[in-house]
Amino acid sequence: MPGGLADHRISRQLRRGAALRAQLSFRGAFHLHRLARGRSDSKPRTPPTQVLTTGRSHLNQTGQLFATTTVPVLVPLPGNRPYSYAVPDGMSVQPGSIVQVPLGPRQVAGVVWDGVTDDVDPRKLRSITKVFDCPPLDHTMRRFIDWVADYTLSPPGLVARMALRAPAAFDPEPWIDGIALTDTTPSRLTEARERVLATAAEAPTWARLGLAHAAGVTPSVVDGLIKQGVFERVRLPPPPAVAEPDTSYGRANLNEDQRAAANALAATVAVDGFTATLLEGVTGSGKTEVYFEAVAAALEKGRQVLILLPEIALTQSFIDRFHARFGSPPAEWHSDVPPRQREKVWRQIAEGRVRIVAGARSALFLPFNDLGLIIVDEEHDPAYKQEDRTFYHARDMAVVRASIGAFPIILASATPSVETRVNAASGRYGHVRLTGRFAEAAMPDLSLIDMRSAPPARGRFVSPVLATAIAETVAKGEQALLFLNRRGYAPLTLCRVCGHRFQCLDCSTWLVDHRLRGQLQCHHCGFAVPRPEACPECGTLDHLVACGPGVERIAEEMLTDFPDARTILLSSDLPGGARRLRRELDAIADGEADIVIGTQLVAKGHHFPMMTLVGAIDADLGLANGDPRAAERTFQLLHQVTGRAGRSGGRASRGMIQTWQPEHPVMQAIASGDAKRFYEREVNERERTSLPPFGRLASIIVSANSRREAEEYGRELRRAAPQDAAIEVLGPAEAPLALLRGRHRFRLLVHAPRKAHIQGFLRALIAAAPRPRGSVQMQVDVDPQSFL
DNA sequence: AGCACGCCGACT
DNA sequence: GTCGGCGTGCTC
Repeated sequence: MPGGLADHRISRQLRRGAALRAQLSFRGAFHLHRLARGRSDSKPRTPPTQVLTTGRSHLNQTGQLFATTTVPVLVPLPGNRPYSYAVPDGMSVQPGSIVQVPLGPRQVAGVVWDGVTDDVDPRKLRSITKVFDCPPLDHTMRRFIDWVADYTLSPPGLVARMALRAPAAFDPEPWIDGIALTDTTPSRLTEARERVLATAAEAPTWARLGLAHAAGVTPSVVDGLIKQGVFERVRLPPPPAVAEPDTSYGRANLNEDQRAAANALAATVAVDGFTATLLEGVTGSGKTEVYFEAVAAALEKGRQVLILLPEIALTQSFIDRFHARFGSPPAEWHSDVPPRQREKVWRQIAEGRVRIVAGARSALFLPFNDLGLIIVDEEHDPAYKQEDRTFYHARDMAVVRASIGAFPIILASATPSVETRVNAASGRYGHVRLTGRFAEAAMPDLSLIDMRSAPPARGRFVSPVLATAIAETVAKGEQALLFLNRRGYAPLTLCRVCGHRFQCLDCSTWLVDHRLRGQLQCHHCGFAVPRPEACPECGTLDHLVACGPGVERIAEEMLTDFPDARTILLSSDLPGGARRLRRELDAIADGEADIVIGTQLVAKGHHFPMMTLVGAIDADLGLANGDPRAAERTFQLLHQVTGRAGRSGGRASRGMIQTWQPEHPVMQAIASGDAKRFYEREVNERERTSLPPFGRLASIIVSANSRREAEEYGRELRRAAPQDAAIEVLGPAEAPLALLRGRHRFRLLVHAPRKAHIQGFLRALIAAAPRPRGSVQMQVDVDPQSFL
């Protein structure tokens, strides 16, 4: 490990960075050459010169005339334009420089932006406090931030803030003390000293303790040699956050199909320039190993690579597979990475030292300086949509980042989104298919259980047909997985005497019974009360009744029916957090459970070799709402969860789906395995109704402290909507979150047919009905993923 | 009087 | 997004 510390490439890069910064020192020179960083041959050209600043003359308070240099700086504020700041004497900045600026009473981090500064009241003008010794955000990153801000109708400063989410990383990491061999030979060669010298010869520099450890001696042996001058003390760059991936480490053993697919993907990497490719292949067809070959190709070109994964999929199993292929794990970026490590990773990505990142959607805003490939795994996954603060879809923005950066992107999925499928079919995206002949042989036999003809007993939720299959599976010593996409014990509690329904005080939704925690919880806002014994309405004791199933209730049913089976319940809200979940998943894979009951987290890529039965309870659950993507989502989820069965060598496996509407196209598609027909239908339907990807949707979320205020502004927005025959504004529609955290809210839906420029319409609408004073707030979601 | 809380506007 | 100023209303 310490051998990598003196990596020549790194020190060269660091030196070059320092030299560039030195050259950029300017004052009074308002034109400068922008210096291409990294691979100038393959990146889009930046204009050779650009106006960075303008000199302005101002009268200061004492009436003196003085010249000052001002630069635009993006600050974390919801304004539409950068603020202007003065560059103090002796300070040099360039577009992209990360700076500290005073903002009101505090100091904040901002980014020097492109263009010229606005005219600003000179009395307001304040000076940049300092320039961080940190690589500036490059031209493509700045264009990307501007693009995202423009598309999502978000203030650019708030988009930039997403790229600056590691404040302590703006200052360089401290260098560490190390030692290096000199020409001096030790006075006396002991056995311990010989070992130290032999070990030390393997690398140019070492950490003192690292060498002692590697040589298997106490630090005092090393100290003795330092004293004699055999080692000299040197300063070493901070150790890398992760080891360099070794592209030749674990070359995959690919079959013919996989090799062809891998070559096709690697070919997109070989060509400089933007391409988007859909990699489609069923579970078990080896998608990951195939796109790893494209990753290897990009790494071999010396570029950085980003692999985006839906949050939950950032599992140990992915990291393990990466490690097996590249000899070391990737740098991870998600909410569970501890702050220190986050800063280190952020910094080293900006410096180009970290070349491979696996991360959740927020990783898209990392400051790569030479990004050459993005993979979006499970590209259909709804977790890519950020639904708070700045609303954005990481899959779509990833395509934009690749396009701006002129490099390839690969979207991988067994069940692609309709959007991506249409893009692939129209030729906008490449389409690489893994036929998965081998995987298909191991696919489970899928069948529907018609709940009308095989209903469960009263108060039960597992059909006798499924129960029998569970019994058979457990008897064979194999595992059964029951999937239900609903946390808790029951979605509704009511009083048998007066009919009172337990509702959230803040939202207009039912409280979900969580028996393991002894609470009734609101799944929208997090509100919770202890489970009451008496009805709050009529006061009657012990007459509350749970309606409908949740995973806890299914677990209870299994414990009653199969008391000898080892039953495990998996749900994201169970105590112990992600670490415990990981442990439980490992235990299941090791065969330490007979029956597993879980929410959708069990649908995500885990290997359960003994899982030969998967049952979906209440498979229709997601179809009921009026969401345009409900069918697609349900199909994807059911496909994924039934894919958990059938990975085992030779064993027959089954997938059984409990449904009240077996004739529904989703159920038919799942049961027949005919995804193609389902998608065709779905595409036609979207086209017919002008829904995405053929038309556009946007939603405007209005909230206020009082219902009256919220409604008034909502109506005002609707009234002020520019006349555009093509675009319709629906609503105000009450969402189930009508009242969230004490605020009344609802949304206007904007529906535009093909090719309509929805952003322009929204901007005009917002301009025509400015937000009133008071508590009224408004947020725009340009790609809402649901109507709810 | 003293302060907790909520609302509201400014922030270059 | 975050902060301070200011008004309201409650408590020691």
